[in-house]
Amino acid sequence: MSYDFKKIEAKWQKKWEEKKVFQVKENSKKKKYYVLEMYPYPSGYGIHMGHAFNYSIGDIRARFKRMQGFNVLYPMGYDSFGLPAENAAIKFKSHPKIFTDEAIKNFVKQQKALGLSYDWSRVLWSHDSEYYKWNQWIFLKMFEKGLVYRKKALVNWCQKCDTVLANEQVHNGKCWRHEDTEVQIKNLEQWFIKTTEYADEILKMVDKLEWPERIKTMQKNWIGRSEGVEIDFEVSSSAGGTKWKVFTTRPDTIYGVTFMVVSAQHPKLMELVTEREKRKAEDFLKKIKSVKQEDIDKLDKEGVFTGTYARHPITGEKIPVWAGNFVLADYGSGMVMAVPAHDQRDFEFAEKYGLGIIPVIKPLDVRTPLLKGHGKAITEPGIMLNSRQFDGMNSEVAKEKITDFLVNKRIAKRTVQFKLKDWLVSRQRYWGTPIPMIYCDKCGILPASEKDLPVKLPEKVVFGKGNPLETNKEFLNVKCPDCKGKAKRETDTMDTFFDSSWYYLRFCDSKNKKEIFDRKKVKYWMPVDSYIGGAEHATMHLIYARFFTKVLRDMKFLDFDEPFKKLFNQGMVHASDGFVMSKSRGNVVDPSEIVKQFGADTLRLFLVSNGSPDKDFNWDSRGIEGIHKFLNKAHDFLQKTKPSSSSKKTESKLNKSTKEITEDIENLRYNIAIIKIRQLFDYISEEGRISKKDVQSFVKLISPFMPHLAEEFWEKLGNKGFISLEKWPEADEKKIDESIEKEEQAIDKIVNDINNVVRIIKEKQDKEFTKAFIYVIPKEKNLVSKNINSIEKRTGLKVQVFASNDSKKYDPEEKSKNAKPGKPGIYLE
RNA sequence: GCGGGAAUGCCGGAGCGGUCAAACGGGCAUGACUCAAGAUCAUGUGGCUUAGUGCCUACGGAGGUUCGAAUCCUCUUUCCCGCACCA
Repeated sequence: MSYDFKKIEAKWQKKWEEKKVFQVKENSKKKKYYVLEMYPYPSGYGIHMGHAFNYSIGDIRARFKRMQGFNVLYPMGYDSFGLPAENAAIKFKSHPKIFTDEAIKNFVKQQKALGLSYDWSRVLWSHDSEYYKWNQWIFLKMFEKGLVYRKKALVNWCQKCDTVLANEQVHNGKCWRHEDTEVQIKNLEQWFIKTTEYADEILKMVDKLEWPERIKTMQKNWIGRSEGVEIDFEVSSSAGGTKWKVFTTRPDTIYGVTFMVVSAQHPKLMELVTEREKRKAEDFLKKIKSVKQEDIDKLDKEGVFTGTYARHPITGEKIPVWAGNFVLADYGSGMVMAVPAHDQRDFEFAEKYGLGIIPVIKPLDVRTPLLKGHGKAITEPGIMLNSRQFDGMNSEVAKEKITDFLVNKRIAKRTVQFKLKDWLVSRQRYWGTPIPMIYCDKCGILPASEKDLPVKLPEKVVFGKGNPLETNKEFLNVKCPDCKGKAKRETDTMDTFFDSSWYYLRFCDSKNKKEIFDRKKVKYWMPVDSYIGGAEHATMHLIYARFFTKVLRDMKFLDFDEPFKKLFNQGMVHASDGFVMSKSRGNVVDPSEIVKQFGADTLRLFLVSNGSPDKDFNWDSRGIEGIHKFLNKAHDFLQKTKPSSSSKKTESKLNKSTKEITEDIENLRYNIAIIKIRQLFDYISEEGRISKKDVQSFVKLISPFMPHLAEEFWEKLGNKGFISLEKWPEADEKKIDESIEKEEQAIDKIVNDINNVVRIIKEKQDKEFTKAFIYVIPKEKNLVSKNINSIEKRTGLKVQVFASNDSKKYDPEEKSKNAKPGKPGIYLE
């Protein structure tokens, strides 16, 4: 029989809500603590197990910190703009707003049923014009600062999303939301945000963050800083001579340049192609474009001669310019200087097309052949050759010398390149924040004026081909803010990552209608002390949010550098078959169903007791039953227990456990904390006798994990108020008595020994015993005698204890001779 | 290819220099209770051996450091996850 969790959980959820138990204010003497989970996209399917896991981890932390005396901000909101709602609306001929509002309602209901201790008064959703108004406001501020710009560029386009994508949203050449859809490269005019302006700082500060190492590494790789030199190459093209700034990290190999390669996707490629080579070049481009992205990776280096030549900046030699499929158009200038002797890619290309190879570095290891028959480029440092005045130098030294030489001749400059690109934020979709810009034929592109914010997303639009916003003329046509003439609004909306880049700030003051937030409130709450979410946001949300923080700081709205002090990535919850839970596999376990079946306390406890919360685990229906049994036992015991007094041993154990459990929870080792709670419970329920103070401490220890049951016990114990607001028990180190543990271990050993002998004799000789005689060294007699009852209970034998030197002892087989310190002699009959 | 992480008993999962044949849970086995099943409780659960002992084999594999290693180092295998021609 289960305890009545339905009644208990509903009761306390109602009380928490009615008494506004978890609402917080800034005017508190307590120290603040900000716990945050990455706000969810409110999917129409409701919360899934991963959400439940995420929120359980966060709620336990919030409750723990609250009881430890912190003023805890623990809010919830919804990342409610985005494509799925729009697509669903189109499919069902409805409206995204209807879908989204429904989904949020459902989410809130399910989250409340989990007993999460959010301050619901601060709830926000990004499709609220009171929220996205500030998106627009930030956009305008960034525009003012020159951090927002519009340009024509090669951009990623997903056919299924029917919009452009940010660089971060392209994975392996495919759309992050459509694994089967190749991203197309288009040359379009789009809105960008200058994230690169902060690339250096974002990179440098990574090391200071208390984040998982792998996330930090991912960010570093994503930003991808590399130091090098930009060298001017004169290129004669059909349009005349032009200069190309070519980036290299290996200026030491400059004398080894035998050709140049421009990206096959470069917009200016055709300008370089001469009339004679045009046909070949066009054939080549056609071929390249017909190859799928995934095959390009496996493809050989391929290229075609453009017909033009560059001049070597030092020797003045003619260097052929090729177009190649292995050069990125949007890194550096899209053209590289090729040094086949010392770069593997260039080497392969040169071999294929019979281009010259000039070695300019002799490897230090004399066994390495210079080039012939080596079959690959030599990339390690060595001694310079074929490099005029630099010959004989160590190549690492020559790198500097050659750079100086080029810089002095004013044909090169030291630069830093980043892999990180400016953030493409415009989207050709409806369900997002309208970009507050206006196009006037006379005045050009202008920002909407701040007082006109929010530029509201009109509800009346026609979904179909193209951007739905273009179908609402009232929205589309505006007066130019400058000349008051006819103008048109921007119909692109913002990438939803814009919304999630600053929502954690709004939580500090989510109802503010006058400004984005009260700076004092933000100063009080921020930064987030504990940010909990999945690892999938390593290079998207987590970079954008850090960027926003730095931008707002430089605009003097914030006075800190980093938004998230600590980051915790929870593991993934897989189905019991080990696969990801998915509708198509039919292995989904719905958290709300589990709550109905076993209660929220059971689900929460189960989710965090499986293993370390940062590790993946498989759903296990037997496991949840086991946890449920434990809760039943705890419930039964605490129902009938009548507080009396605690033994020294109980006090020692309780305080020791309190100390350890506190540390374990602090360090997010919830699984270990739960094991210790269970051991403590086993002890207490066996011992039976416990003081009111101690049983209360125990209930407090379990309360972050199973808050409903804990409240119920708290009330049963005659307390008014909420355990959720009680003070976390502090371990009294003076009461921890290690000798009690030792004594216990000694008795355990004796009991084990006796049981072992009984078992062996029973097997071998089929003899049964009723009595046990224990012979201890005189010093230990007291200790063992004290525990006779326990030994009798656990062995089922009548026990007598003698000192080994006792002359009157009963010892027919002289087993007392076996008595040693810690190992008494035993005789059974 | 580069980078990050992991490999422990029948299973999940702790431990991260000695107190380790390894916490805790699950499973399984035996016993108690029951007409019976379930639930519950007790005990056991690497091998051999023994009146409670001792020995051997074990923490992916191979070496090494150490008086001593699941724990530290090197190499290696397998798996997971990121990035992927970044010049």
